[in-house]
Amino acid sequence: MAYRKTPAEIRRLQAAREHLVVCATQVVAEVGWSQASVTAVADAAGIAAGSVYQHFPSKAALAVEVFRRAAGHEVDVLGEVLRGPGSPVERLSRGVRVFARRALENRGLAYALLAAPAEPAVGAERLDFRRRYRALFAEVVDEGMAQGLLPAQNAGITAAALTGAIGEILVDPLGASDDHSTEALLTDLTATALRCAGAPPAEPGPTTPT
Amino acid sequence: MAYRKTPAEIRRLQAAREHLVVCATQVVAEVGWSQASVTAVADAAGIAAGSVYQHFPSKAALAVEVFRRAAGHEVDVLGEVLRGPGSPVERLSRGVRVFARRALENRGLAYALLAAPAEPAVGAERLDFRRRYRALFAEVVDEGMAQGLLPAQNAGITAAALTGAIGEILVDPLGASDDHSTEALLTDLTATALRCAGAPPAEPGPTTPT
DNA sequence: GGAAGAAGTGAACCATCATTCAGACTTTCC
DNA sequence: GGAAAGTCTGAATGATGGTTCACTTCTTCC
Repeated sequence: MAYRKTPAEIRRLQAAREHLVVCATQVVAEVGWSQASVTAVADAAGIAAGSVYQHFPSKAALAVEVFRRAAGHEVDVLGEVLRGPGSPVERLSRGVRVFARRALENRGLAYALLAAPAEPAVGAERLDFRRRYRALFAEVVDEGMAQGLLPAQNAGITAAALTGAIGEILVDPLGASDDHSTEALLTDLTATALRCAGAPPAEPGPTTPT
Repeated sequence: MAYRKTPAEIRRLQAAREHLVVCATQVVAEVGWSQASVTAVADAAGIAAGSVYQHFPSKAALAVEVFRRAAGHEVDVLGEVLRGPGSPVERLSRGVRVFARRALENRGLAYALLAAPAEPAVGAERLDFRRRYRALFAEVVDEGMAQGLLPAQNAGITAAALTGAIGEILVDPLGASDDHSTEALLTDLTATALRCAGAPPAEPGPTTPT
C-alpha cells in the first residue's frame, strides 16, 4: 500500500539527519577528518554505522556536507563584517580580527576547515572555501584602493596573504593560550594585516617581541 | 663465516638506497603522499615492494627521509639568501622571491612539502619545517627593526604571514602558468611581502632576479 | 489488529595497502 | 667449487575501515 510519511515522521528524519551532521562536525573538530570514521561518527550520534547510509550515500558525502555547513557559516560571518559599515580599512581590520578570533576560539574546527588532512572530496571543497575567503578580502582591498585609502597593489595576492597568515598562525599558535596573549596575538595579527594591505600605520598597539 | 661487505657492495647498497629516495621524491612530487604507495614507489625505483624494507624499517621512515631531504635543501637555500649580503630589506625581498620561485618551479614538490595531505609522521616534520622557515624570516625582520629599516612589529607573525602567503598562492596559483605571469606574480608577491613587513614602498630599485 | 512498507541494526563483506617471509638468487671467503 | 651469509622477490598475511544486507523494529493505513 501507498504509505505517505506523516509530517511528524518527516520532521523526525530531518532532525536525525541534522543531529548526525552536528555530531559529525563535533567529532571532526575534535579528532580531525582522518580519525572521524563512520563508526566513530555514528557512535557520537547514537546510531548504528549502517544508519548513516540512510542519510548519505557515502562517507565522503557526509564529510562534504559537514564541511560546507561549517565553512559556509564562516564565510557568511566574515562577509557580513567586510561588507558592513565603516571605511574599507576599518572593515578589513575588523574582518581579520573576527576571522582570527573565531578560528582561535574553535581551533579544532578551524584547523579542520583550513588545513587538516582530508579526503579528496573535502580537499576540493576547501579550495573553493579559501577562494571565497580571498574573494571577500580582495573586494575590500579593491574598495580601499578605489577610495585612495590603500596603495596600488594586487588585491588577490594581498587577500591570499591574509588568509595564509591567519591559517599559518592557527596551525602553530606561537604558544598563545590564555586570554591575554590571544588578545595580543589578535592585535599584532591585525597590525600585520593592515601593513600587508598598505594601510597607514595606526596607533602603536602592544607588540609582543619574538 | 664472517663475511665483510666489499667496498663496491657497500657503494652499491648506498646507491640503491639513494636511488630509492630520489625516485620516491619524484613520485611524491607527482602524485602526492596519499597516492605514493610502497608498491608505486618500489616500481618507480625498479625494485620489489619488499626490498624497500631492506633500506627503511617502514614506509613512514622512508617518507620522513624524503621530506627531510627536500625540505632541508629548501631551508638551506633560503637561509643562504636571507643571511647573505645586502640590507635586511633587500635580503627579505630576495628571500621571498627565491622561496616563491622555487616553489612555483617545482610546484608538485612544494605542495607536498607545504600542504599536501600526509601521514602523521610527515605532518610532524612539516611543522618543524615551517617553524624553521618562519625563524629565518623572523631573523631578518628583527634585523631590519634593529637597524631602523622596519617599523616595530611582531616579527614572528610577519614571518608566519610570509610563509602562509606563499603557501596560499601555491595551492591556488591564481591562474599563473606562462613565464610572464609567473614573473608578474613574483613581483606582486614580493611587493606584498615588503608591505607586510612594513618596508617603505618606494625604496628598492629593481630587485636582483634570482 | 494486522499487513505492507520504511527505517534501524550490526555483523559480515570487501578493497586497500603496509608488512612479512619462504624461497630464489648473489656475493664473500676458504 | 662450494658453503655461509646477504640480498631480492612477490605472493601471502593482517589490519583498517567503508559499505552492504538479512533481519528486526517501528509507522502507516485499512
